[in-house]
Amino acid sequence: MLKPQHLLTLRAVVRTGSFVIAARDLGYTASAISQQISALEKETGLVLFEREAHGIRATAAAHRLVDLSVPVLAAMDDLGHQVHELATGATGRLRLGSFPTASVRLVPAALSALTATHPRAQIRLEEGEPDELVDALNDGDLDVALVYEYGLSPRQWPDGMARHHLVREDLVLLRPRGSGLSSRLAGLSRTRWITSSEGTAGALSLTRLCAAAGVEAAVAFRSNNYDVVRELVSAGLGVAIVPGLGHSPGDSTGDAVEATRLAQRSAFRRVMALHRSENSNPLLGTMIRSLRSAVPAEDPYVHPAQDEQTA
Amino acid sequence: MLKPQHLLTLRAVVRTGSFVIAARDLGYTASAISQQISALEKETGLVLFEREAHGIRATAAAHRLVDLSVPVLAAMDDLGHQVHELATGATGRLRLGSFPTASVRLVPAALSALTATHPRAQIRLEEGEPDELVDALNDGDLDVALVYEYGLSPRQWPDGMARHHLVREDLVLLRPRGSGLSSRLAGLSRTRWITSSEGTAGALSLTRLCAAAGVEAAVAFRSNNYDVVRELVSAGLGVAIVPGLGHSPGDSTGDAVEATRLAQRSAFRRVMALHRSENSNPLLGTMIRSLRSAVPAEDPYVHPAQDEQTA
DNA sequence: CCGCAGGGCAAGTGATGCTTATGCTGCTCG
DNA sequence: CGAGCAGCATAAGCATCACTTGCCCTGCGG
Repeated sequence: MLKPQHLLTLRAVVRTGSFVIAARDLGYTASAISQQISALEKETGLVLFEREAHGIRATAAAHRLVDLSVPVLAAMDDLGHQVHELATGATGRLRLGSFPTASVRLVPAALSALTATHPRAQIRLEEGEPDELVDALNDGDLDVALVYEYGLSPRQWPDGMARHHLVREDLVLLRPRGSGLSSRLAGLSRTRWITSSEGTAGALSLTRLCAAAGVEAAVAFRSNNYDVVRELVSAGLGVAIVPGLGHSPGDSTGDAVEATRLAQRSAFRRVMALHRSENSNPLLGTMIRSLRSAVPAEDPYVHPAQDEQTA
Repeated sequence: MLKPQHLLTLRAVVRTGSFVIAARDLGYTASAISQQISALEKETGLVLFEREAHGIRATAAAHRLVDLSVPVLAAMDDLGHQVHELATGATGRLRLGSFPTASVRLVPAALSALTATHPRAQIRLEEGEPDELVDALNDGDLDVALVYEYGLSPRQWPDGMARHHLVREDLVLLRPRGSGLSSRLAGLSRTRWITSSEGTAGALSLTRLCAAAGVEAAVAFRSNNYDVVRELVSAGLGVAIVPGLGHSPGDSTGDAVEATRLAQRSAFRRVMALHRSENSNPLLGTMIRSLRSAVPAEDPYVHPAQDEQTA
């Protein structure tokens, strides 16, 4: 197998016309050059230089070989660059899964942060609920997934998954402004509730919260889209409990909705990035950092997580 | 510097999905594969395989790297083939110089022999007299030259030249058939002579031969083209002395010209191939062999040289 | 004629890269 | 459920490689 280094050396020698100069250029000793060229001659079966008393003369075969080497060396060089880009994540692909709220509240800012430093990275976004996303992770269909976990219905994540906590959100009670409804759960026994689909962790949390407060939540409307939920609340159709990212200051419904943080200790939701711990995609770290940087800092109901990581 | 062998190994591992199988395919031990892959991972900074309990799983980066390697490996392979062709002379260039008679009598057959075995070789033919050809050899403008030397005017060839004797030609006296002229030089004192240009070795040889025979050669016509000389003889315009290759049986003038071998010991001409002894063009040997094979075997005045070589 | 520049060659040495041997893990089959 | 085993990692040993140092040879040029 012809060694690329020998081709580089040959090129230098042919260009400079001297072993000594080529050696200086390449940081070798003249003897090393001599031996490399000898090896190359032996390996190719070509006589590359005519040795003369004072110096050498490149053979036609040497010039020919230099020319023939150009594509090889170019390809090698190109490969080197592309590998470096791959290794640093400058190029490369990452498949991100996210649940809807995060897609809206976190992902856009994260992606713009990421593309600022990795403009040629290819990010593919897939939306789904945590269960689906975890399956996709396990199947290797996703590199990283944004998932959540309610304090009141903690989840068990599969083995081999690394977790990166991003946000701890307070759960917030939303009431139509001026409705006169209580801000405490115990006083909301006769109210209509709006929550997410049956069986979701959000709906389950509502049930448990109300049960703990001694009331039963009468669910009138269900939607997994917190924008819809807020609109329903602002239209006076009921009250709701949403996590912090589901109701941020500056929301269009801000004026018509009254928000109150729930005081209960476990009234929170955590958002975390999940990925298989064996996954070594070089963009992983960058993506998680970008997601961290995308967490709103000024939101009273949203608390960026410390740089904790659990495997 | 990324080693091509590692890329080949990577490809084998990715294709087979196993270190063990790849090792068997490549004739290595599984451990060697493991170490090669480790080295490659270290060098590229990429994680190429996820190690699992039973086997490995190729990372996206591994597949990517295999794809990126394709041009490099293809270029290497191509280079290998081209180098082999260069080394065996299958391709490659050779510049041959020749004097006119040899161009006609030797070169065509030699070239057809050579192209039979080296169909893609590029041969360039340059015509000239020995002095010009030797200069061209020295300047590196020719790889090999066909030159001649008369027994009566031996030449001194420059240092550093390798000689390959090809032919020893008898010198032949040509008379018009039925002219009644003597076949011995001593009896040709009043005849008109036809010979080559003044100062050429051929003309000089004639002078010396005649001087030795005690006659003076009256030169009436000069031509360096033996075809022309023979035509002049056959037209009855004089007699001539030509080397064997200048008058072969089957020549169109055969019937009208009477040929007699000169008996003098030094009445011969030698044709030899000359090249700089440092010249390592792989086609050199082939060309000289081809020239040898091109020497007419049945010609009574032409004697193939033994495989002698003098440096 | 001697100094010197350029290259070849030999010996020494550290790095490389293979092998053999052993360890580790988790699957598979009795 | 446990033993065997398949597959890879790692350690140790060893041969080879490849570079350096040091010396030689050659031919030019003062």
